[in-house]
Amino acid sequence: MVNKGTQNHAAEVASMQAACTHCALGKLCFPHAVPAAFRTLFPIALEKRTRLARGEFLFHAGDRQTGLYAVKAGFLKICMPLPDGQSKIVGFHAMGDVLGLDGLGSDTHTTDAIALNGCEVCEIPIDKFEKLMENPAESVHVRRLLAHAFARVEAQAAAVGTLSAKQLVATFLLEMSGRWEDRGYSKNEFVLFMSSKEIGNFLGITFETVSRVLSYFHARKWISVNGKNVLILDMPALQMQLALTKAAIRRNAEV
Amino acid sequence: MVNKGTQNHAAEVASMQAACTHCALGKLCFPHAVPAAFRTLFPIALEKRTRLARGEFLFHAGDRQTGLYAVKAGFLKICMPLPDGQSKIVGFHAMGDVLGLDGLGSDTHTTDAIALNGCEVCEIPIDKFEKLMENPAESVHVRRLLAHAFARVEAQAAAVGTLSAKQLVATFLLEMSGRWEDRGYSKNEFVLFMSSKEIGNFLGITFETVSRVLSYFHARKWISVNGKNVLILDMPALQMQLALTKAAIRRNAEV
DNA sequence: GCGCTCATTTGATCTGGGTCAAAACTGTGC
DNA sequence: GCACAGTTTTGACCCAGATCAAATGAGCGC
Repeated sequence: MVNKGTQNHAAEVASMQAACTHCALGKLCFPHAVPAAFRTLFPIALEKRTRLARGEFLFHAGDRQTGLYAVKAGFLKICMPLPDGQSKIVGFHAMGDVLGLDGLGSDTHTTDAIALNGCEVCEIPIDKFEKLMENPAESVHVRRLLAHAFARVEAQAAAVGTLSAKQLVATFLLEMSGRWEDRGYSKNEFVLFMSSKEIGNFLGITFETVSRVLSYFHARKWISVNGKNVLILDMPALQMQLALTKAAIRRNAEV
Repeated sequence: MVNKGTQNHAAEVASMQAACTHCALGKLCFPHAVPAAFRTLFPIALEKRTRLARGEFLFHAGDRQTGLYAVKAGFLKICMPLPDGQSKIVGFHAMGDVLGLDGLGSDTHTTDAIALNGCEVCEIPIDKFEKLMENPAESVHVRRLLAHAFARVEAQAAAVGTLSAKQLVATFLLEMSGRWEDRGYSKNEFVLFMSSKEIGNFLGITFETVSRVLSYFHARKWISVNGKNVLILDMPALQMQLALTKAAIRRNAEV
């Protein structure tokens, strides 16, 4: 049984490897945690592609997990439902990111994943994924991927509730800049693919405050905003904003 | 080589299983994610015990990861260093919790773990852990553990920066209550093993505000506070506090 | 182009919770 | 017991950012 499965799997990988080699994603697939080796997952993923229109759900919180997803093109937001029926955005994802890890704990998604624009997503069916995980080398990579996601969210949790509005927006811009850079684009000029409301929701501030802070940065010529296009003119100035922690925490930190 | 390793491992497990069977932790070990099966890790862990005094570090952010840890007794806080040299508490841990998962992504801890009182911790050396992970059944459990930790922190991140001070403190009390209940103690009467400063730091508010909110709850007879001893008198009233999300997010949610 | 809807900007005001200060309480060592 | 250091509570005041409102602009169907 294992033999048969493994052989089939090997054949699949072999037959699809080529497709991924030519994929525009190239080495961008899962770039953060696992540069190359993890890409063996990808041929499996290619087997099932999904296209989503703006506003469509890739999965809902509470859905049984049917797979893991890799973003091929477009942008998605991840939303956590709150007790009162509203929801909070806990992350944005773009090309090369892996989605659906939250479901691995309980086989059920704890968040919604919603397309911000037309996007294309590769799915790794969960049974294929689990079979792949029988290979220790692969499972190490997924473990790393999870641990990275964990560390990233932990850092995000530390930032929100610690930083002032200016610092939050500056952090956000720098984070976006870094992501574009990772993907081989300019770190100084990029498009914010989400609305001010969504940024505010994500950062825990109102969209008016987001707008005000952007205007403030603009007035100082640290950035230039034109619609959703952002041009970073003075990266160091933005980084400087992060130097001082909100006093509330500073005072509590003397523990 | 693998055979020898596996045999040794099997022998170790067998010889130490008894010790864990009689351990006071019993089925509390890793209770949330993986009730029983994960406990095979524990015999390994028993091999190395560490005792920490109040204020001692179990590990520092930046340390190379040498193992995973299970809390046997006592309480620890997990702190994330911030750019300005201060640090933010991102979690509290007690008996039965697993620590050090943050290091699995990059082999380096991203947080400090500091004892809040005298505590005892079992260590699973990383090489033993990795050997154990060659067993797919075990690696599934660790994957679940990680995914749970991820989902928990994601939920925490959503709460901070979304809720008002009263809601944050109410959430915190309910969370603590739930934890004690999980461990077989009363959910209505427990000891807060951390200071107000630490609670404030964790929730992103000042310790004065923590104190004021506790007084507010006390005045309404929802809780009774006596030093660090908390008695919950009206659980539903506290839960009611969570019904309405902070307006800032409510307004941004209409996306 | 025009009209519509929705997003963004900017201004004016309000308030939760941060800040500063002082008093009361707690624990610990001697 | 008393002295001392740390923690918690309470009060008075202030400010960053929320709220409310109104104007402007951008995108899109027709």
